[in-house]
Amino acid sequence: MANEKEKTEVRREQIARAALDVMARRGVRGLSVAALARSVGLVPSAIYRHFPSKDHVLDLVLDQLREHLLANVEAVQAERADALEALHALLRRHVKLLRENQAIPLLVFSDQIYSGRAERKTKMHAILQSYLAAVGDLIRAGQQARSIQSGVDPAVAAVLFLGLVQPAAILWHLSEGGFDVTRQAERAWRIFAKAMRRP
Amino acid sequence: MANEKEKTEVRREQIARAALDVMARRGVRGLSVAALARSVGLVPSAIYRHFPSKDHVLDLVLDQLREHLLANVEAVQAERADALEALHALLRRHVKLLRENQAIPLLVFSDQIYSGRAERKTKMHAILQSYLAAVGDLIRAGQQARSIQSGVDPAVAAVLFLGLVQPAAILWHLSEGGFDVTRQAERAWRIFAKAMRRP
DNA sequence: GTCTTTTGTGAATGTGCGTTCACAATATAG
DNA sequence: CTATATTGTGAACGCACATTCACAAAAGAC
Repeated sequence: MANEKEKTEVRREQIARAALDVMARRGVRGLSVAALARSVGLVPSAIYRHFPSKDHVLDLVLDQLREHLLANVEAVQAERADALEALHALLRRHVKLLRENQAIPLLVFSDQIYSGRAERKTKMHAILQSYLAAVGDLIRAGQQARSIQSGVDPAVAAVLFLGLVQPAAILWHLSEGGFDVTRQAERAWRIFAKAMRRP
Repeated sequence: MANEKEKTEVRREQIARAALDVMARRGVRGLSVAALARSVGLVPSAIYRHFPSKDHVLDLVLDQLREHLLANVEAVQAERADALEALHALLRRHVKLLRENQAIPLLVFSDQIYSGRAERKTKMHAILQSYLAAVGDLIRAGQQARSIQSGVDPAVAAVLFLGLVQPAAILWHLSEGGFDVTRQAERAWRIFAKAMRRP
C-alpha cells in the first residue's frame, strides 16, 4: 500500500497533517485510525509504528498548533512597532491560520478535548492561556506606549480579541464555507479598535 | 427501576433535561443512551418508548435552546426601551442561560453537530441565524433611535456580540469552572458598548 | 554479503454502544 | 371488570473502531 518506507519523523508529520485534513473533511468524529491511515497511504496498524495511540496524534497536532500561534505573536511583534497595528496583523494571521487549517476550530471545541484524557484538556488550556498572555502583553505594551486606552483590562481585551474570530469560525463551518470570516474579522476589528484606541 | 410510569410528554422533558445534565458532567461523548437512561431512572431500551433514536433527543434539546434564546430576545425588547440597554440585558440573560445549562457550548461546538446528520447542522445554523437576526434588528433599531452609531454594520456587530461570551465559555470549561464568565462578559461589554454608543 | 533494526501488512481481538424485540406491568377506555 | 394501549424491562444483536500480533519487506550497520 505504501509507495515506499519512510522514516518515523517524516511519517509523524504526514500523519499529523493528514489528521487535520481528515477532520476538515469528515469532522472530528470522522477521524478514525482507518481514515487517517488511508489518507497517508498506509494500513491502520502502520499508524502504531509511529504513535503509541490515536490520542498521541492529536497531542502532536496540538503541539504544532501552540507553536504556530506563538510564532504568529512573535512575528507581529517583530514587524510592527505600534501595538494596535501588531494586534491587527495578529488577527489577520489568526484568520489565515484558521482558513488554512479548517479543522482547528472543530478540534479545539470537540469533545475529544473535553471528554478525553484530562491531560489533553489541560494542554489545550495551557495553549490558550499562553496565547492570551501574549496578546495581553501586547496590549499592555500599547498602553505604556500611550496608543491604547489605559482603562481597559488587558486580560479582558485579550479574551475579547479571540471573540473577534471565534463566532465567525463557527458560522463558517455551519454555513459550509458560505460565511466570509475574513470580512467579518476585518469589520469586527474596526469596532474593537475604536474602543481600544486612545483618543 | 422506574419509580412509576410517566406519560411520554413528561418523559421527553425529563430526558432532554437529563441529556444536558449528563453532557455537563461527562461531556458530549459521555452521553450514551445508557448514561441518559440511568440519569432519568430508566433502562436504556425505555428511551426508545419516547424517542425514535438518540439523535432525536438532541433535536429536542436544540429546539428548546432556540426557544429559550428567542424568548430572551423578546423579554429584553419588552422590558428595555433603549437598544443598548436591551443588548446589555440580553447579554446578561445569555450568560445566565449558559451558566444554568453548562452543556450548551459543548453541544453547540460538538462534532455531534458537525459530523452528525446534515439536518442537525442545518438546524443549528438556523438557530444561530435567527438569534443573530434578532440581535441585528435590535441594533438597527438603536441606530434609528440615534443611540447606536450608524457606521457599524448590524450583522457584523451581532456576530461580535456572540464573541463577548463565546471565548469566555470555552475558557470556563477548560478551567473546570475557574474562569469567571460573568465578570468577563461584563467587562467585555464595556469595551463593546464604548465602540457602539453614539457620542 | 549477512545480521539487525525499522517500517509496513493483514488478520484477529475486544469493547462500547445504539438499537431491537419478546415479554411484563400498569394505566386507560368502554 | 375486561380489553386495549402505553410504558418499562432484560437479553441479544450488530456494527464501528481502536488496538495487538505474528509475519514480511526494506533499510542500515558492519
